[in-house]
Amino acid sequence: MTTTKPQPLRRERSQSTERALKLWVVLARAFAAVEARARTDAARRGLTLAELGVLEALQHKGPLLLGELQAKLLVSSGGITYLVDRLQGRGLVRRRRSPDDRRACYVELTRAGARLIAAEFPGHARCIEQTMSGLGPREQREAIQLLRTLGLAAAEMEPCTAPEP
Amino acid sequence: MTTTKPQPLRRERSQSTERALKLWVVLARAFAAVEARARTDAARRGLTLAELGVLEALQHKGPLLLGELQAKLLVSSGGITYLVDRLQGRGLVRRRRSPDDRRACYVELTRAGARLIAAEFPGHARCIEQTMSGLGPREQREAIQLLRTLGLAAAEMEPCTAPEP
DNA sequence: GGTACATATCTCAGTGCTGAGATAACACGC
DNA sequence: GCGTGTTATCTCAGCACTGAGATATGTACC
Repeated sequence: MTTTKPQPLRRERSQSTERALKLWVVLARAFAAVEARARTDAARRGLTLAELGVLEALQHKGPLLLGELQAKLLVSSGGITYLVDRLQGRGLVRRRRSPDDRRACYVELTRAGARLIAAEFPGHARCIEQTMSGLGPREQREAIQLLRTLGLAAAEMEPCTAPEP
Repeated sequence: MTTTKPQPLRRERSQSTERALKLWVVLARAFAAVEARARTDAARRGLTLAELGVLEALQHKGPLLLGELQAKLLVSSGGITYLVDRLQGRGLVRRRRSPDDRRACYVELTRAGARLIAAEFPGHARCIEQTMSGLGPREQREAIQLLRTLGLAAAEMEPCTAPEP
């Protein structure tokens, strides 16, 4: 049995609020630390993280609609246009109008893009692996499960209740 | 020199690499989902997340050096100057030159700033609490522990080893 | 005291992105 | 066909920063 002391009455924030705020802080810090290392590694390969994400998605899935890429990378509609424009400008991807829907547009790797991502992604993946090595395999699996649950729940919530009109 | 090693040549990525990449993806997605809700809530209160962070830090800790704020909020030196400039422009904080070190500069809440953060933070904290409610108390404690370990380990690592010439 | 380096903040050009709106194309019922 | 609404992409002004360098001040060692 755990010795539960009588709760102090003058708590400014409830225990559960403190816990949630703490989780938010460590989530943000962990993300920032991992992201910084990943970004540095991507930059050494001449890419931003988002660009690397586009190329990896196309390598892994084949041609994708702009909208599919957008959902996968969590950027805005303007953002995905901008990203693909830049990669296209460097000759790494090309657009191809969909034959079924003339609004839609597939993006696919050029030969140069395929060569680049094949050459660079394995090294980047090793960087990520090293970055995550602070947790053991079992802990990593636990973290994946917890973060997936948290992320899905948060993504499906309504925005926080607005102050009543 | 191209001798085929007795390695399973067709294994594209090791299990541990896959696990690390998966963790990176769910970390990024969880962060994005939580951050989006927090940002929306902060915006409804007329603040960015970084601004809210500055005010909360000053409320919690009292006057802080610009450099201390910078470390706490994980922004660049230019970023903290920009942030404090904007809050100062709105009359929510003020600068006060340190008496001991004429390079250094304390930032403190004005009365208006103190009033604003006291009025807005509790509601924001409730938003965070709701956002995290996809995990139960026990899961939240586990997540905090795992993310703290991961974040500290990643923050202390050297950048990923550059390709040797 | 002087020289060298370290530290705290500021400046500013540049960047990657957002988000609101525009445009064009599709889909459905009439 | 015609309206009404939805969807996919693009445009663009604007924003919240970054990061390299500048400036000013502090510290250490001769």
